Amino acid sequence: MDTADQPTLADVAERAGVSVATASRALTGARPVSDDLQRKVREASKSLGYRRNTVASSLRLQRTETVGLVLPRYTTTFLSALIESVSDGLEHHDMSLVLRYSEPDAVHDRENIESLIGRRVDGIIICPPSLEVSRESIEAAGAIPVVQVGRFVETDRSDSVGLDEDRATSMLVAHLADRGAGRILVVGLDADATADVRRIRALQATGALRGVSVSAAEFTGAVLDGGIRAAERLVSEYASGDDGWSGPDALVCANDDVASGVLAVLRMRGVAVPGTVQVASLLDLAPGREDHSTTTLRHPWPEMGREAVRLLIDAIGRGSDRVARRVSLAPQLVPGSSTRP
Amino acid sequence: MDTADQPTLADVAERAGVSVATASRALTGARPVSDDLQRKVREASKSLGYRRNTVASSLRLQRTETVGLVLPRYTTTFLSALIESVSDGLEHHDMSLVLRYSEPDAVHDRENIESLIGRRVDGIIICPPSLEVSRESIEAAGAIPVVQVGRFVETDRSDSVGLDEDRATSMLVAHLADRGAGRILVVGLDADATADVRRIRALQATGALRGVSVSAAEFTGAVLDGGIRAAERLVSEYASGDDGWSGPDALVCANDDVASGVLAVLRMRGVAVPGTVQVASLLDLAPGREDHSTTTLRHPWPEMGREAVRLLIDAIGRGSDRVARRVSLAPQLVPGSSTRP
DNA sequence: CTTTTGCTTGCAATCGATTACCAAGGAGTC
DNA sequence: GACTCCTTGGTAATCGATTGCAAGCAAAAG
Repeated sequence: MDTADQPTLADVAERAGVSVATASRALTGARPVSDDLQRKVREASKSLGYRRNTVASSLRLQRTETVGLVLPRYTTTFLSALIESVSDGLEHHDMSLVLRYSEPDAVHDRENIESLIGRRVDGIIICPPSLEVSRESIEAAGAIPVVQVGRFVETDRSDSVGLDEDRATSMLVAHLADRGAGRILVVGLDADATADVRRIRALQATGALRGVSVSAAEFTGAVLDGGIRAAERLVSEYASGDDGWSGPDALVCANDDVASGVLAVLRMRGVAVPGTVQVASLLDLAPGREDHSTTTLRHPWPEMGREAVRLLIDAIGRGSDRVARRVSLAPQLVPGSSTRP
Repeated sequence: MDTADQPTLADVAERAGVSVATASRALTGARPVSDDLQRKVREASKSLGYRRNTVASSLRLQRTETVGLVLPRYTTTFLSALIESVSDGLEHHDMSLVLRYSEPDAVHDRENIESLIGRRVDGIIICPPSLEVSRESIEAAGAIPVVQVGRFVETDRSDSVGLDEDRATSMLVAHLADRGAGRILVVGLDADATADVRRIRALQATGALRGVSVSAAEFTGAVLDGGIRAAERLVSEYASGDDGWSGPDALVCANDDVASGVLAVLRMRGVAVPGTVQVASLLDLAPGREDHSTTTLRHPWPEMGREAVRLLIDAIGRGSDRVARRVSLAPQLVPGSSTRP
């Protein structure tokens, strides 16, 4: 039984013939210790295979060197890039990552935060599962710094890292306009959802500057099937006889899945892409897969993770006198064969 | 300052007019407390917004309700399914997940384990980054239960969950044989790597039962380019003039990437798939994307995660008197358009 | 030679929750 | 009525590391 337990600092101290205080100081370097004892303690520590008990240390120091990361469960694919970069960033600061998935319901979301607070994490990075639900969860964190990533809930307590939406939309519109597009139709954005409305407005604003008209198709869902349905309607409405096309000359899809559906239908129905219609996507769902069949915007998840960690570490160090900061990062445009070269 | 700190059990006890012992008992239910005091303590707790300090509790109980998950960094795509299912399983037991990525080098791997031990996690789930490196890391865990998942390092200390390789290979060979394949060529497996040799052997063994010959192509790498190179060689060797084909009538690729490369080349060179040659993959790299262009084996990552948690929780409860257990799960065959219907 | 300064080292308190142990009071038994 | 048994509450020790305070000792200053 005795051998199974991890050795404690007291064991090390006894073996080295010093007090626990000295042993602690020798190992942490909190205060100087004579070379002789320093060496003895180190040797004792090594020979016993001593490992500092982080739990006890955390209790005393009121600091756990742990950060909670709360992510929504859906769209897991591209969040793994975020997890990795956050993990890397934290490792760089000798901190650990406690991961938790959230559902878009208030109770579960709140429980996640409560549990992390109970663990006394030093900070929290959260991608709010829903724009309505998370505000009070975030505020419940109280003195614990919170950084939101990917999405925003308005709060004056927390920093946030997100996509530069304006830049994203303008990059895409410019890309299409440069390639001759004059009428853009948006597919897969919901004109009844706040965030989507903002995106549509941004697309229109940029379009106006370039003399491009931008309108939104009726919302049929931001998934593959939605793209298929939307494209079917387009074809039946605008394709006249053979090769005639009186519809928009560019389609901006909410994401790659929608774009895939759209592309499949257009090709099947003989509408030339990118000859007659160009297609692009606002969100790369599968970064890492070098596909290039669709021109798309790659969200800077790794950079967002790094930035979130930077903000959080900074906020932890700074204490409570802080102003909410907001960092926006530009996406990367990945040209594909669905727009002209 | 005082309001910023979390309230402690002592605060609750004072407010309720009882001792901390009673407050603790009322909240944990460790021992019965009279209804009157029970109510008072609960009210005090709620009105103060008390949250048990898990750090202090862990120190006293010698149990952190935390599990470490160590994953290799590469091939992130399909590990996210594992992370999710492990997370779910643990949440079900009110345990937290500490995530850590490993590199295939011994020092880093060891540090990960040491750090988790320092945090006094109750158990560890690990996907060994390399078959050579991780053994002593795992053994360093000592009394802390370890479950390996996805890959195995021989140890008598740890349970493991993995793919039922024999079943996997036989499912695939049977699928091809049922569809008329008589000569199977394996692409993307390395005849110099132990694990791959075992797979090739298993394929051959199953083939023998069905009267199918199985041989392995020279190793050109288990990536897209490797598939391309392998297919180019095949075509130049076996395609005679137009439509003649004297090569194998089925290709088993190490994974979807290899298969994609193979398919691209075969189609470009006019070899009919699945008419002349059928193609299948041993490993679905992007589960969740419903592609169906390639017949593939989907590894049961969610189930593996669940099983790993089950084994670990069991091992934690059981203490040290345990025998290494090994659970093998069958993959799921997902038919695609690269083999005959 | 004495006093002061400076550096090490040890003692004991501390972080917050849990629990072994003790004491008091009530119920039940002979 | 005296005794035991059971329930409930409090006191204080405990988990393991860190650190304020003070003591001890040597070198430097007077």
